[in-house]
Amino acid sequence: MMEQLSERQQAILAFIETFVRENGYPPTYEEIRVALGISTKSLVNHHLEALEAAGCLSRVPNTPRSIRLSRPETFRVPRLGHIAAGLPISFGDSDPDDFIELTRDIVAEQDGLYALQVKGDSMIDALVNDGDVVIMKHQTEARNGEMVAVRLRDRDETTLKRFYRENGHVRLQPANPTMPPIIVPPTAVEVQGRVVAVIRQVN
Amino acid sequence: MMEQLSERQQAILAFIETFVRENGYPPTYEEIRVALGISTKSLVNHHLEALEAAGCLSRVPNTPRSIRLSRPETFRVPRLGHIAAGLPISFGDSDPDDFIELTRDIVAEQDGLYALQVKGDSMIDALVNDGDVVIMKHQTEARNGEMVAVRLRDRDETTLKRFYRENGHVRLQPANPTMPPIIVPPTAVEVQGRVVAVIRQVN
DNA sequence: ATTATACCAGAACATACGTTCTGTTGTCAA
DNA sequence: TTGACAACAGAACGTATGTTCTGGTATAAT
Repeated sequence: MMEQLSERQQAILAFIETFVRENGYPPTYEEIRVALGISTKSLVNHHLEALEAAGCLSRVPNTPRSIRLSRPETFRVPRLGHIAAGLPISFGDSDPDDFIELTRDIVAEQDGLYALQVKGDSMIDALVNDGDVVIMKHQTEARNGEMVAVRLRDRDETTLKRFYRENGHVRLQPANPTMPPIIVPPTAVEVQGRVVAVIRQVN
Repeated sequence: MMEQLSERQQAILAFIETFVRENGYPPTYEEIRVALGISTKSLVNHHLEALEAAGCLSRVPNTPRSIRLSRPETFRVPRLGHIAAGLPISFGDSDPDDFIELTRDIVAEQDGLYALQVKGDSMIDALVNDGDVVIMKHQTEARNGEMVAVRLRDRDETTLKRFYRENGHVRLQPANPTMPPIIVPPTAVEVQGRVVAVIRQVN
């Protein structure tokens, strides 16, 4: 079932990927055959069976050009709300139909992601400005060095910082290397999620 | 030729768009027919003809599922080099096969774009950090308020700033509102391109 | 009334394309 | 050798699907 892909099969996979990108629709078996110099369609079908069994693609029986790559070129993450200074992350005003479409060139993983709109200038020390979109992955724990959204309990304030747990306290390091870190006890911080990417549309 | 689209035709266009996104391949005429409650395929063909004439999509004759929307979901911009402090933009080390794939959710326009990798911390006042990717549009003139890459001739240095031409001089305003502007004579600056978006991949 | 145009309906046709069947070749292990 | 197995070759088949043809209906302009 989960066998290694042969060279031919990887070549087929690569061809399908570029074909879809260039044409907007998947190739036929014949087109795959010609492109790879395979002698006959039945052999193409044979390889596609293997690729389908390996979970690399899916097909619809008796349906022309129905090859679908399992790893899609783009995916959508929901805009769940906004993040601003002095406030916890707000999920209230989220429109369930409001998505932002991304490619793997922007973020590698694609599960458990959501987007937040930044309001105000309060994230300047994270090099994040008013209007920027932050792509987040939900998690409540942070590993050292991760860029996370943390809530500081005593100030009731949410910020984006790099997280370091070191001998008894937590150091929150601004992304801007010219700014000093914040040192707090572990009980004072609450991790809300990890920052995966920041997108700024100018003008 | 360039007529207004009827409601039916807009609905067909919208259906094709979501169908492609959900299935990875375009619909057949029959699938369009069923989805929109149209009585017959020939009518679908009729509408597709109109949409094709209007430039909204293209088809390949006698080819199943070959509808292609003219406005693609994703497009690629070349990585042309990098940008660093104290240096003009370097295009030298560009690999012609190195692209970054974007969606319209990231940048609206898609012509004349290129991407630059930022090296070093010198763009901090533009809220741009080491490793960030800047999406640029090539232009040598700037309108007021635009975020541009400018070369300061006397310092032989390239930076990202908002551009304002005001009574005899040029004001270059950092994106970071806590930083002061630079005031220089118009002859001292050379516009290299406009910043369209900034993308930061964290970790 | 006539013409034009957009939209609708149904059916027949030609073919692009996935599927399946039979057989060949090469390699590697027992 | 034998057997198993993966990759290859060619052809025939069924059908999904784009195409085309003939005709009908509504509205608006002439």
